[in-house]
Amino acid sequence: MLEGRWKLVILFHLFGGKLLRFSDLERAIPTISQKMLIQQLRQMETDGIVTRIVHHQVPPKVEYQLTEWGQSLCPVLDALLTWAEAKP
Amino acid sequence: MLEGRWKLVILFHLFGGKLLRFSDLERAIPTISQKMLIQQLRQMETDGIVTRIVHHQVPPKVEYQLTEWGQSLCPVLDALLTWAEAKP
DNA sequence: CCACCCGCTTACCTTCAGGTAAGTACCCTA
DNA sequence: TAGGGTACTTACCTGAAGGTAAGCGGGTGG
Repeated sequence: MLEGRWKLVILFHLFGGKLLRFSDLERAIPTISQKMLIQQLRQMETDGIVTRIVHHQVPPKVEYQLTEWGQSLCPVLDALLTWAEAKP
Repeated sequence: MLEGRWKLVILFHLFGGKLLRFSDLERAIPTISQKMLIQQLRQMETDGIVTRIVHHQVPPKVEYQLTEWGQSLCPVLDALLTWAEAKP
């Protein structure tokens, strides 16, 4: 569920309860393609990690946010980072 | 460092300070190919996660073991599992 | 003298994640 | 009427991850 080049990168941008638009994420991760960005976001949505909030406007506005469960990943990944930094 | 189909599977078999031979791992993970098994073990060795212990005998005997740092991954991955099981 | 054991190594092939580029729908503004 | 902003969607292509199968080295049991 967390595999692939992009999932963790996206997650890190959403941690802290941030509410980001599609274009915000595009700008925050300039090296990702639009295709990969939605693909990963959609997968994480069906996995219950993020929430999609659609505002019916023109031009369109869609925001993404971590679910509570998604947020609870934060300390775990933090522990992983700590582990990685402890490399002898 | 932990990506790919096999790294985590191998790790879980080595947790608990277990000392396993190449053939032990092969039997423990019947769906892995020999090629992938050494490839991943070697990578984890250069990453400092596992230790290779070669006994100069015939037939050859090589054992694998987690380094201390590798062992310290155990509680972290445990936390990940706990998170995954908490899926609503 | 042959076959076998174990831990690889090599060559070759298939599959799929991910990249690129272009297009769509919708309304708004100039 | 033309162009732009936003969030996608689609078609096509490439490289790398991983699978399969066969071979090697060298001592040992039959």
